[in-house]
Amino acid sequence: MNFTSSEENYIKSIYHLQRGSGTVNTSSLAAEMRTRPASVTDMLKKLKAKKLIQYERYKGFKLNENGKKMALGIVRKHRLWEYFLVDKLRFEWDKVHPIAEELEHINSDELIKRLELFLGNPSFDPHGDPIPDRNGKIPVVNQHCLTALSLKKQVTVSSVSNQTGQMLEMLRHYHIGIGTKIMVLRRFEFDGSLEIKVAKQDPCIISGLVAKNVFVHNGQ
Amino acid sequence: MNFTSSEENYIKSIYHLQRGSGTVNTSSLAAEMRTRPASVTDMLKKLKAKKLIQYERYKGFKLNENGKKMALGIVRKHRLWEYFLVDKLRFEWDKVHPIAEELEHINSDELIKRLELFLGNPSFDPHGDPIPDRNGKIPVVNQHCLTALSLKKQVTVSSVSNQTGQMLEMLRHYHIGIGTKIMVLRRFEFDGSLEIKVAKQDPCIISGLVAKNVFVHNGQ
DNA sequence: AATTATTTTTAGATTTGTCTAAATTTAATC
DNA sequence: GATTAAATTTAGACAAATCTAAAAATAATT
Repeated sequence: MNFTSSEENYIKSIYHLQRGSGTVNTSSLAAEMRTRPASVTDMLKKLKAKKLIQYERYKGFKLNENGKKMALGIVRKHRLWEYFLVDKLRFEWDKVHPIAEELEHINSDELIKRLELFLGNPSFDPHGDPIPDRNGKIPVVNQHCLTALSLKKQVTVSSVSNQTGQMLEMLRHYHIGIGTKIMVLRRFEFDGSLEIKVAKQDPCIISGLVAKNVFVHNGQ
Repeated sequence: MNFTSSEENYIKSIYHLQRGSGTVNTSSLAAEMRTRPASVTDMLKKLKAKKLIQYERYKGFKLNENGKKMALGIVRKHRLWEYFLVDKLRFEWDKVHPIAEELEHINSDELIKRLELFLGNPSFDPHGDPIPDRNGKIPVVNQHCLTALSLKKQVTVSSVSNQTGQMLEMLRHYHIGIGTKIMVLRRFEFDGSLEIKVAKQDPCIISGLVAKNVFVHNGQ
């Protein structure tokens, strides 16, 4: 079957929202999509008719197997394109999201197959997010959030969520990227901010919100 | 200003049609776009309102300076993507057109700037068509059609028009590509077909229609 | 439990791009 | 030059994706 970019965007957003809560409600999807609840309801009917979601009115909704498969396909394309933009075209990591948002809707299996090969079958995108394989399988990683990390332990940044340009730009400013070695020196309980050491630089302080979006693993 | 993919496709088609005849009429554009004359008329009004074409009802139409500039931008994107698909992703030249048709609508100047640099600033796409530069300037080439060529003169294939997969696939089958050295041995006047020698292969015969779409230059 | 507040859905409208069928204009032919 | 043929445009309709405003269902609060 054939899907519109709009349908694909809805499916992708439902996918990301249900990772947290299992099931999704109309208003949070409307917020995520920057649209109105009424528009969401309209689309939910279409997605149900196309057998992509489980949905009963007033009861919330979630992707079914079809929908999940489709979502993983879109996420896969998005992350492969992001990798291309950073690794081949030398974009900064905080600039690629909106472009990949367009590229992910290009419809050609052969294209993605060849792109993946050309990129050398990467497992993670430039923000450290795992790239699903052809079958929708996602590499698992053992990583922790910066907020829940013991002090003075050297770790390596493995991924950064919340891909709204500004935060990534700020991290770039601090010279924090995927693979950067950091260490939490102190935790300010009153607002959740952290004093951290980044590689060999002088210590700096990042806000609790930023800390919440940075993930790390041990070693290397 | 911002344009839809549909508007861009119309502009591109008008551009290609008016290369021949200077001005374009409704029915030929409808045929090119595989749509109805009435739909074309609807769109012409929009394109006129957006100041992209010169148009008076019943009198034909053509791109104005704005429209030409826009068309060249789209053609530029299309050909750069085709080059990418063939040169980097190793697609066959007869498979890239429909994919580039989608990619050409991705909207990011920075993307195209970086793509061009990444590709090494190519001047011609995989079918030998010239790639307009940032300013819409097109490299000129001195080339002739196979139909108007003296016999037994070695020439080099420089471009192939009519980019509908089938003909390109056929040429690939004959091992004819851009840069291939060929020689016209005999011309069959009754149907315009040609006996040609391709590189070091045995002579073969191509139809008049194919000959009409193959262009060559001397030397090398 | 009744009332209020919130969430969700429906009803009806709008925009974009398309269509068919009919009307109009231009071109061709007798 | 009148008539026929062809091309083009208008009128009115439809599907997709959105919107606002009102109605309906669910949740929260006295």
